[in-house]
Amino acid sequence: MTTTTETRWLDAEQQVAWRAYLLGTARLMAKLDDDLRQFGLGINDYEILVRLSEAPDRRLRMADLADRLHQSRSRLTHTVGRLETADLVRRTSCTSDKRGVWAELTEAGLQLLEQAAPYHVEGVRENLVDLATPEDFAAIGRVFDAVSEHIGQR
Amino acid sequence: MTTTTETRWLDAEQQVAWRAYLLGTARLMAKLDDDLRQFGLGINDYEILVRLSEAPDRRLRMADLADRLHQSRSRLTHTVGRLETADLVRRTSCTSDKRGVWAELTEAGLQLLEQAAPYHVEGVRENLVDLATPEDFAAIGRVFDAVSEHIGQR
DNA sequence: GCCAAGAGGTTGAAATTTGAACCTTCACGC
DNA sequence: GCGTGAAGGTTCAAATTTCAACCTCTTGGC
Repeated sequence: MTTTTETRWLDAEQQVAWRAYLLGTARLMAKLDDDLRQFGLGINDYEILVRLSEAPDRRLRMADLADRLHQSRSRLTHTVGRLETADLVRRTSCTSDKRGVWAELTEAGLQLLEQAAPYHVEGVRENLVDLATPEDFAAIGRVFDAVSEHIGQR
Repeated sequence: MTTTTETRWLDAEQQVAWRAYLLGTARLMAKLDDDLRQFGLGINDYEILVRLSEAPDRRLRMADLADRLHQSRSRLTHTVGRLETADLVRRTSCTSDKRGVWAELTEAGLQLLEQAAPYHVEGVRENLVDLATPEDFAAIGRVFDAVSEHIGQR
């Protein structure tokens, strides 16, 4: 007898649900991304602008932003670099912590966001929220909240 | 009065759920990806191998495979190219349709998959399935099934 | 049969992401 | 004060993904 524990495979239903999640998520993200393209943004750029717009003074430290989006600092540096070139975000060095850098939403960034937001939200509704019962959608919130919690940062 | 329709923003709860989904999915995928790295695979490679392993004769047409994973044909060509270099997959031209190409799981590919699968499934359980009640997990299946259905292929 | 439109795939270059190495600056213990 | 280890960011190169252009072969109409 081996000492390995028997694998707890997913049962048929779980398997189907897991696959549905994978495929559905892939299609959903691709769709939202496509829809945003008309504003010259990807969903990733969009989320960055949203986070900044909600922050005090419309700015956030790079590391903070990276954590909220679960991105590597490196990736964020590159992306913000592009957003800066497009004049949607501005970087300023943090006075209290000389290592730090603030990413701040520009006026142009805010305006573009305000243009794109209604359209994007409509997409989220049409392709996800409105397809679920309120209970089912709440379940998604609960589960992925637990997932985030369980996995923790980085 | 403008003619634009009032935007139906997400309410506070929906907003929270949507964010949880975004962050949770990001963390989950990153985690599963990391865990698979020890086998030299990413979750994307893994899914390809799984699909092939389940297909008759352990092979699938490239276009078919691309659709199931919701990937561009181009991306799949590149990825399969790498898997082929690693001798996990083999490509043969389809006799009935001369345009077509079969991607077929090699013996080595099957063995690697059989090694990785228990570990991967355990990760899916620990970081998702076991964190949800059966009802909540079923809800996820229902919703994303509807999402896939709604968005349709490509 | 012949042709046009389109499906199935690949290619190569450009864009994005990853990963490790590398600065600066902080925080702390001594 | 002085190191030392860690945090915050950036950089460069390698790996991956995207995008458009381009073949080959199939289909369907005439």
